Amino acid sequence: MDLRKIPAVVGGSQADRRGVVLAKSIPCKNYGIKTGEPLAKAKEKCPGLVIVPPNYPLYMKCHKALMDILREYSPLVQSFSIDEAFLDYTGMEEHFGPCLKGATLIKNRIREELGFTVNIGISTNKLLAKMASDFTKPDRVHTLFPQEIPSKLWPLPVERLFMVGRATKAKLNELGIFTIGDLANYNRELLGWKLKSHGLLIHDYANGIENSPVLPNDNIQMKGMGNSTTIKFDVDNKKDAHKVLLSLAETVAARLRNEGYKCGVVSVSIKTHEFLRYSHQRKLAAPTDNTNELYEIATQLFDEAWNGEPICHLGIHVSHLYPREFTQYTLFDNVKKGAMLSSLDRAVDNIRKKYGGHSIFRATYLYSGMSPMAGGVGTEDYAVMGNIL
DNA sequence: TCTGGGGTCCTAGGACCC
DNA sequence: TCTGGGGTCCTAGGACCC
Repeated sequence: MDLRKIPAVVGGSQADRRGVVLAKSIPCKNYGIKTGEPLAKAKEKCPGLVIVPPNYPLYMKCHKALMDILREYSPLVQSFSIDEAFLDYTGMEEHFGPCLKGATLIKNRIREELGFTVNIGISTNKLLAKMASDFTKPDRVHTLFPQEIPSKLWPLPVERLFMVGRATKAKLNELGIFTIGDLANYNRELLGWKLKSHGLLIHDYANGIENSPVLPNDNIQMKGMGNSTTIKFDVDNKKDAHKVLLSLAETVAARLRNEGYKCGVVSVSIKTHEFLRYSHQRKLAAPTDNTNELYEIATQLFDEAWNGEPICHLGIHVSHLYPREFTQYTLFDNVKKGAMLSSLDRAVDNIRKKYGGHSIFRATYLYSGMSPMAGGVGTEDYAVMGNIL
C-alpha cells in the first residue's frame, strides 16, 4: 500500500506525549489535517488515518542524495530545510537547456533515481520560486515569473504567503486584507505603521520583491543552537529537572564542540503542564563549550526561574557563538581545571564517535527511564534556515 | 483535541553610560 | 531639586519557518 495515495501521516508517539502530525500525505488535505496538529485531532477528522513513526536517518539519507543530484546542475545550491532547496540556474542554460527543461530533467531524475517525487518552482528570485513550488502537487514544475504575479499569486488567500502565519493573518484580516493581492495593493506606509518591519517585508513579498542570493550552506553562520525535550511524565522536583537538564547539556555541549564553537549566552526554557512557556537566560563571563559548565549554568538558571508548577518540557539553548580558538579566559578562570574538563569532554566525544552515542553515559541515567542525551530529531547536524530566504 | 523539535529575527523595556 | 536625550547592552517574549 502506498502511503502517499491514502490519508496517512508521519507522527510522534502519543504515549511519549509527542503526538503531533509531522508530515502528511496529499489525500490528508481533503480532511483538513494540518501539519503540527495533535494526532488525536487528526484521527477525529479522519477515523481511518494511518499513522507511521518518523525515520530521521532515512530522511537524512534522502536529503543528502537530493542535494547531490541538485549540485550536478549548479554550483550554487542552498539547502533550506530537510526537504527544500534553492538552486541558482544562472548560466546553466547552455549546459542543460532552458530552465523549464532543466527543471523537468531534475524532477524526473529525482523520481527515477531516488524514488520520491518533488515539486519545482521557477522564477527570478527565491521568494517567487518558493511560492511557485507550493502550487499544485505532486511531481510538478511551476513558474511564477514577475508578469504572472497578478494572475497566479494575487488570488491566493493571504495566509499562503511566506511569512504570513496565524497571528499576521488575523491582523491582516482585521485590516480587510484577505488575499495576497489585497496585501500587495495595500498602502505601504500604513502597513509599516501597523505591522512595523514585518509589514514592509510581507508587502514586498506580496509584490514579488525579494533579492537575497542563493547562499551555499557552508557560508551561513550559525547564530545559536539548542535542544529540548518533552518529558514522558510531568516533572515536579528539582532533582528530576536537573537530570533532564544534564542530558540536554550533554547534547548541546557535544554539538558546540563538534561545530567548533563556544557559547556566550545560555538560556533555559520551561513548558508547564498547562502549556505555559517561559525562559531565563544569562550572558557568561567567559564563553564555554564544556558539558559540566553548561550543566551548572543551566541548573542555576532553572532554579532562578522555576515557579514550581509541574513541567512537561525543558530546553537548553545557547547563542552568541564564537569560534573556539578566539575565546578568552577571564581573570578568575581556573585554567588548569578548564583544561582538565575540556580534555574529559574530548575523551567522551571520541568514545562516542568511535563506539556510538550511547557507548558512554552517566550512571545516573541507568534504570532512570530517561535518555542520557536528550533532544534532537536526527543523528546529524545539518544547516537549516527556517524562515530566512 | 491535547498539543515535536530544530531554527532565525524583531520588539520592548530596563540598566547603564555619556 | 528635578530634570535632557541618545546610544548600547541585556533579557524576555513573540512571530515566523520547516
